[in-house]
Amino acid sequence: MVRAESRGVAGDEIRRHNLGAVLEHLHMTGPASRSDLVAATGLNRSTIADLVGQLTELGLVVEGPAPSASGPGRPSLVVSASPEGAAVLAVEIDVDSIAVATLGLGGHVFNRLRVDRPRGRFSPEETVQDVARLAAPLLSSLPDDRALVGIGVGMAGITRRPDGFVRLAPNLGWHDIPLGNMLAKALDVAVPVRVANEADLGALGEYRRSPRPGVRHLVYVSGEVGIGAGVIVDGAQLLGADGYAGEAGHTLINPEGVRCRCGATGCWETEAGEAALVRRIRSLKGKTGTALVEAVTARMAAGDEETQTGVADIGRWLGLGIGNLINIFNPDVIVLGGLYSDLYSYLEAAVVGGARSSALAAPFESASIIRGALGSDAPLVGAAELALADVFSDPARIAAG
Amino acid sequence: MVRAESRGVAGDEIRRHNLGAVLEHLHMTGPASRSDLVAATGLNRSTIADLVGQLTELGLVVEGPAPSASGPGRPSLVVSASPEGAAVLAVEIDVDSIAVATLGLGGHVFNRLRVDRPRGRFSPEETVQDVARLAAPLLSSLPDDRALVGIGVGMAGITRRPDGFVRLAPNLGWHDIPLGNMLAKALDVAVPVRVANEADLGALGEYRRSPRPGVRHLVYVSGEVGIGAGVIVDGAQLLGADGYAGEAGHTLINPEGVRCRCGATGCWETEAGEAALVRRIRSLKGKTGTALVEAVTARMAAGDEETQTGVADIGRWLGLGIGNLINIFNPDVIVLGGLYSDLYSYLEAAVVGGARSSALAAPFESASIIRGALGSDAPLVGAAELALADVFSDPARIAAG
DNA sequence: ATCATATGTTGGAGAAGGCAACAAAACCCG
DNA sequence: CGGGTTTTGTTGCCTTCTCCAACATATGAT
Repeated sequence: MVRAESRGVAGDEIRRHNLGAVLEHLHMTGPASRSDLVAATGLNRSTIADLVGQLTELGLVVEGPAPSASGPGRPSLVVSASPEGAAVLAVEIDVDSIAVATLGLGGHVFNRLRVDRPRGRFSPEETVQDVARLAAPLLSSLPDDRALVGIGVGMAGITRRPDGFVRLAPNLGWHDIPLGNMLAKALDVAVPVRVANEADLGALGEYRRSPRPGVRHLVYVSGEVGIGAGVIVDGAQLLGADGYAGEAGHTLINPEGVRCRCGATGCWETEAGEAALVRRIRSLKGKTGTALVEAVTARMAAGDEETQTGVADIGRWLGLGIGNLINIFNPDVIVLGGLYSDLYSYLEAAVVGGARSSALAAPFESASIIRGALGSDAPLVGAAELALADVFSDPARIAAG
Repeated sequence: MVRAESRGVAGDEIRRHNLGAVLEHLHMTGPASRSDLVAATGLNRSTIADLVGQLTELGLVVEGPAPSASGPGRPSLVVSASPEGAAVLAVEIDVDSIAVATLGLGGHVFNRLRVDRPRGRFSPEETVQDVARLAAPLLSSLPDDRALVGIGVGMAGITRRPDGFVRLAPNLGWHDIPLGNMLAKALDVAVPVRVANEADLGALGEYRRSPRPGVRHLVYVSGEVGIGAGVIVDGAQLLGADGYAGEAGHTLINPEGVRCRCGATGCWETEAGEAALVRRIRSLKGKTGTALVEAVTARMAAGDEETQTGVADIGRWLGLGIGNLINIFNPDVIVLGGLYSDLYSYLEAAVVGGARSSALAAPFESASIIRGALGSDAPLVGAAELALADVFSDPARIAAG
């Protein structure tokens, strides 16, 4: 309600919108018959026929006969998003790994590659070269060169979306890097390069590519080096005035806590982040990332007591912070990703308990706390969605361009 | 970006939207020439003429000659929202007062009435009767009976918007009250009654009826009995899955803190709310609301030391929590209302200091922390906006109905 | 095989905004 | 004081998009 857009809308925008709505529906919920589309959009049969016709001409969808007839009446043609119609390159630049993937409409994954890197300081130039080397074979093996419509990049840091500028990536030691431009140059492509925060993309991925009917409000909480949060409010990403929204990892939760690398004291991530886990379980000292997860899993399986109490402790703090997010956002679902996804089975009880104790009853009951369905791929999938967004906002322009 | 609406849009919706956009623009930013409207909406001159013509016929706007010519060229007619075209009744049910007002398009206040009530337990029935008694003369003195298009009600509590149902109003001892229906019956009117949370309406009022160009993200923090927050994200209210969003007063900020009436320990409002102030300054014991504000003001003026440190302490906690909200929402502006508005001059330094210490530098710099421009009227103004929203979503239907 | 049912197809109608040409109302300047 | 310039209101026509109704088509049921 209460729109503050005073922008007017003309006739051609409505066509763009409807074209995009049909394509997006197919992309998000999978193949659908024309009748389904009529029901989902509320548009007329003739209009759907026209829209689907145009999308077919653009090569973005394909029509086929219904797989199996179900009831009386003429069977409706089934429309599917065509992965070859629009493909994107998704890139994830992480503290200890780099991943690239090519994906098409409908979520089809053409190819994927992830390489680990030691957790160190890589320069932006090195990193861009690495990405280019990894991505080159994936791009050249795309079914059709014309198909590439955009590049999405996720990274742990503060980014400016419009021009793909990295303001600050503390774990890589980067600041003020024109990453978008650098990547476009290194990859030698003319498509737009979108750069966004990793947790935001994790939220986007989990929201748009996991079938959770009725969910419109989602909070994604990811444990990496720190804690990142991405928020979907009524189906749209929460970005804030400058795209810095979602820095829940640096909210104060314990004034008696330890000093955070951000300079403050008692931030959520100092109590529930990776460092807190290592701090509490002395035998984990020095371990990070995958090695940390493996070590914890092994010690939990062995019934190590210090690990059990440490994990429960982290879980409780994590849950307390999640309760805060539940009070603030009243989401349908809280999705745990990254470290918390890997250790979910050990954390679950403590997290739910912590959330229950800090959240109010009403919003707590509306929110389910779950492990991410995409696992560690969520940010990569989200990066693809980010790049595909242009297609849905104007299918005709992209496919023609 | 990334819309998840798969709804189609037909031709008549675009007219509704444009009609509403023009009217809303006039309502929010005041009278504008036709040329201004062309620039603001991006629509064609002929279209604006047509739209303004229809709005004039509906009685929602009036056209007049330009007040004074400014440059060369034919002067453009000035269009203004007509307060008599659509009026609403705004109601605020507070812990220690009840307010009613009639307002028209453009924000014009026809009449206003506020009566204090002792802070006690009033039954819903009594309260509805009181509201009806207060509102009756205001309604009957409206310029035209047809003009009343809706009723907006704000109250401290958890409400369900669609049907004006009050789930829980702890400070009044209410739960599960069909307030919307009761008011409609008592007032004997056929217009819709919208009920919403007071802090949400404060945010709405401050956002929509204060000229702050460029602001699209606003957080309203109001100190009443507890702390309520209302959030505007990209121009729209943050409601969450069930309308419970914004319960920032019950986020955990100090695990070593005192027990909150919500059952948890260390909630923000236990550290920075009215009760915390009284707890810290013993001489204030028993005082609440206006009396409390007056007492604090008097003691501050007298240079009372306990009061000074107490107020600074509250201000710091308030600021720490505001820093959290800045990290989470990256808003353009944080607006303080209620108690915090009244005591703003004493709180400001501590609040800004606290916020700076808990917020990250980047979002902190984007956010200005200010006192509400509407003072204690913000929720009432917001209630009017809530009731008026129907007009903007379909001007023709309302004015015709 | 025929009927009922649901869907695709086609042509025309209606609504909305854009466009271009013209008329009108101001200012500017000699 | 009058013509030129500039900006805006007005009017009629055009394009685009969706909707509607009638008809054709493809399946299941009897």
